[in-house]
Amino acid sequence: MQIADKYAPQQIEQKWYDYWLEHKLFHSEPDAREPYTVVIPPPNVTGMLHMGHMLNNTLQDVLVRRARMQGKNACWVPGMDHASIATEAKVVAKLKERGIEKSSLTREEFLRYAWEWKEQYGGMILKQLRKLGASCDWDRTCFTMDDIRTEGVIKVFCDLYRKGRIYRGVRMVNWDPAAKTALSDEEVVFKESHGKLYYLRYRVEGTDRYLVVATTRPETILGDTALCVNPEDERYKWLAGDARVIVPLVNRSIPVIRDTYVDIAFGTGALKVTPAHDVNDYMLGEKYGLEMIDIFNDDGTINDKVGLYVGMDRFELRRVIEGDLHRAGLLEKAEDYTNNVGYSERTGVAIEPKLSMQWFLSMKELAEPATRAVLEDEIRFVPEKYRNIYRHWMENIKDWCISRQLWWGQRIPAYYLPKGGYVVAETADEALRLAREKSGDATLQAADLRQDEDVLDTWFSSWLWPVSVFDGIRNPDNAEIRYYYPTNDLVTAPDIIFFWVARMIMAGYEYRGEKPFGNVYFTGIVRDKIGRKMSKQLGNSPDPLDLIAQYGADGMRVAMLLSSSAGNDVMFDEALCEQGRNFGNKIWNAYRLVNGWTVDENLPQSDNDRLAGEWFAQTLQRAVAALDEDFRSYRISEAFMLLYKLFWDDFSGWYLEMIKPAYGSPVDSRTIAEAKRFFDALLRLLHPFMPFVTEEIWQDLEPRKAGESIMVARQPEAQGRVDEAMLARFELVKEAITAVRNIRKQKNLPQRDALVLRVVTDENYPAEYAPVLGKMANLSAIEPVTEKDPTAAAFIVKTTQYFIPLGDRIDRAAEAAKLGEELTYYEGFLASVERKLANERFVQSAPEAVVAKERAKKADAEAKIAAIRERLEALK
RNA sequence: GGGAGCUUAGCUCAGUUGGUUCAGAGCGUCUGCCUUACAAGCAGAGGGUCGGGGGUUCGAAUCCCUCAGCUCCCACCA
Repeated sequence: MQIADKYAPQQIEQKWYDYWLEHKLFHSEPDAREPYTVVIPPPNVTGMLHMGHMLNNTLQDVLVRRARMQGKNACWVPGMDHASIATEAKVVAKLKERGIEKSSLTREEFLRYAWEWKEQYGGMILKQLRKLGASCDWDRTCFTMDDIRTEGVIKVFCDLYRKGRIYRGVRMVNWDPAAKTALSDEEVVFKESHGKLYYLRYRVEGTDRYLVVATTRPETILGDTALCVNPEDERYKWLAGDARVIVPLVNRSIPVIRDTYVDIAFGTGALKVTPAHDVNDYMLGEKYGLEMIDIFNDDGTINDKVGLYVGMDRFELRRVIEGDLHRAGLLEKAEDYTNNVGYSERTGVAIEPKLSMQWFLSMKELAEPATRAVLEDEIRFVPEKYRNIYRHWMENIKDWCISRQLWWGQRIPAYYLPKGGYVVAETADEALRLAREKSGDATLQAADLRQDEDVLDTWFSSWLWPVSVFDGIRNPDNAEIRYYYPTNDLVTAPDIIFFWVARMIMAGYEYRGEKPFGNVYFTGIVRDKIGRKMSKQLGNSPDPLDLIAQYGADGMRVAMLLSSSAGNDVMFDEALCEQGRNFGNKIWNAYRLVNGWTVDENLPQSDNDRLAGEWFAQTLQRAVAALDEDFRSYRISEAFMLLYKLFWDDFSGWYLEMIKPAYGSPVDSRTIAEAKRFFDALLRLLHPFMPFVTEEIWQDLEPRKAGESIMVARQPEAQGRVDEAMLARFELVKEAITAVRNIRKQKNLPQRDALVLRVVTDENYPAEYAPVLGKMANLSAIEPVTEKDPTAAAFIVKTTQYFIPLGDRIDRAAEAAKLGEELTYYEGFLASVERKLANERFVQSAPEAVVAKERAKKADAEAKIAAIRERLEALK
């Protein structure tokens, strides 16, 4: 194979993805190796790929590919979430387009359409993930509503019911009038909204006096069943103990109750009580045995309980009733008011607190081991700040409303008996058996039982994900769950910490007696470059597939990796993709360079090339060690940056430039072999981040057998001690080279003209690297001297003085001025060091090593000052 | 109303247990270069009194207090 001249990611990426699939390199089966498991946060089956997925899945793929290359049996399980509300809404909308109303369909008919739709359009997102290079084991693709997962969910429901954790009851729940279902507390988002505070007049029965009540929701007067004032409120002392008032417009007589719950300072100090439509009012209602009048239909319109405004929408009614109240002289005033209103996370409509019969899961006991796991670092959160958030939620956990009034989802396995009561069973047969037992009626038939109409919250299936993807609920002892569980890392966004992460931890302990994952890496949110959230409305959300088409998947991945430390939001800028693509191009061209050299087998290795190799070998070692450390602490962004600089600066900028033969000249076999070894190591290090370009080049680097892949090559490992002294010594050469280049630039000396360099050699002159210095600075000669040359351009590295004779082209005054500045700086520095060393308290209390360091600094500064002085002297 | 976190170069961010050769990186900016691997590049350079103030310490970007600004989480104030 011959590599192309131009780096064109579009031309290589699909090829290698197909190759990996063809050779089943993503597939995992339990074996003797150590497992490394990741379960994907299952995207909604209706979802389309967005930038958040890019970030999330890039990070997962980096972790998975690296683990695989460390010899672990890496298994990344993909899947989809059935996303009950979102999907049902989508299917309903699609049917509507075809002129079909959901209400005209039976449950079975609707579900048939829904599955049809799911098969046809669902899971686009997983196909799109392949473009990113995600190394998921696609053979294991799961769906939260497939047979295995559904059976598991039902089994868990029954189990929790039997344990007494699941109960059914009438409670105040968050009602979504658009989706016409109850929601859990987590699915409600509070937003500040601007409305009005209405002051309503309630006439006190048998008098002409009025009580004025402030409310934001005048339409709920239809459901008022009491008025409440604080017993301490002086303003209402005149009211008789059994006073009653007349609800405006409705003309219902309701009692005035007294409770300290009412805040005297708010509004008028009088509160209208609508027990069926407000959480607090509900509590008052229960306490005082008030009537509860539910005034709304499921869709938020007014029902016929009161006989007024029947069929009108709640917001429409608010407008209408304001006018009616005004006309009736019952609206004292209305003022602008800002308060928090809960909205449905899914449909975006205002939540209606509503009393209804629902199923709940009691959480207290489940939360206990799960809380401990995180606090005791059995499960590690990255970044750590989420531990607090998690703890706070867990310690104040409320029961989970798990029933939804939808069809798309797992139907609640409760069966109602004809004469009341119900049984919970995994199957209809079992339900019948239990029902007969319970009722004592052996003639009961399956058809006599009516299964609960509701389905379970989607999260009631996703919370089992790390267990259920390995069939660990149905078959808790199977070989796969025993091998792959617990999983290792979970990469997810922090906004589902309660929805999902916390609940998975609870389910993990409940059903495996063990944590579901060891580490949770929380990503940030992908924003645009000026910090706005990406949204369809703003149109600031690029299509990831377009970006991949333009910059390549590798470029896209790099964009996600740059400047995205854990928990920090990513300020996405297309320029980052460009930077990623450019880096791919850099790697590509570096390879073309090395690959283009002709080799002379008889040529011995030069000192220069040997030294270059020794230096880079150490540089590489140091990088590998640092990389390991970065991964240990999940600093993935920094890990990548480290490699970026290693490849671009150290390898391409220094090493390749050092060993690069003169144009047309061959390279010796030893050097080329070394260079290719380095290249190979670099590719392996980079592969988890940029899988495609690394595979393309790696395949070309050496002859490969069919099925061979860098994907399963070993990740370079840190070994032995890094020769820091040598690396430090080499820095002196680099500084000298840079200094020469600087002088060239200042004096306008072209790079191609060789220069003579004179050195007053001392212990800081890296004589052993003279060949490197000569080549990189393009020197015709390096001459050791003892005389300072006042007419030469000069520079000092540490304490070593270097000269470049230029005739008399230097500006002595300017040189002297610059040196004078330097001198002042070092003298000041020396003074501060000396002051410190003269301070007895410092010498006594600082650690020995710190004091020694200060002494070394003093010596260095003194030497440097001496060198500068000498140079200044010479200039005169 | 509670709680958590943040504020370091023009931008995005690193700075581990306090030790001035730690004030850093990438990008951007400026100045030279089309030097046959790469202009998607090369070589150089400039840029911050680490949000303000106070304190502890021999020593503070790092610890404490305080003020200001921003972000997030939680919460039933009509």
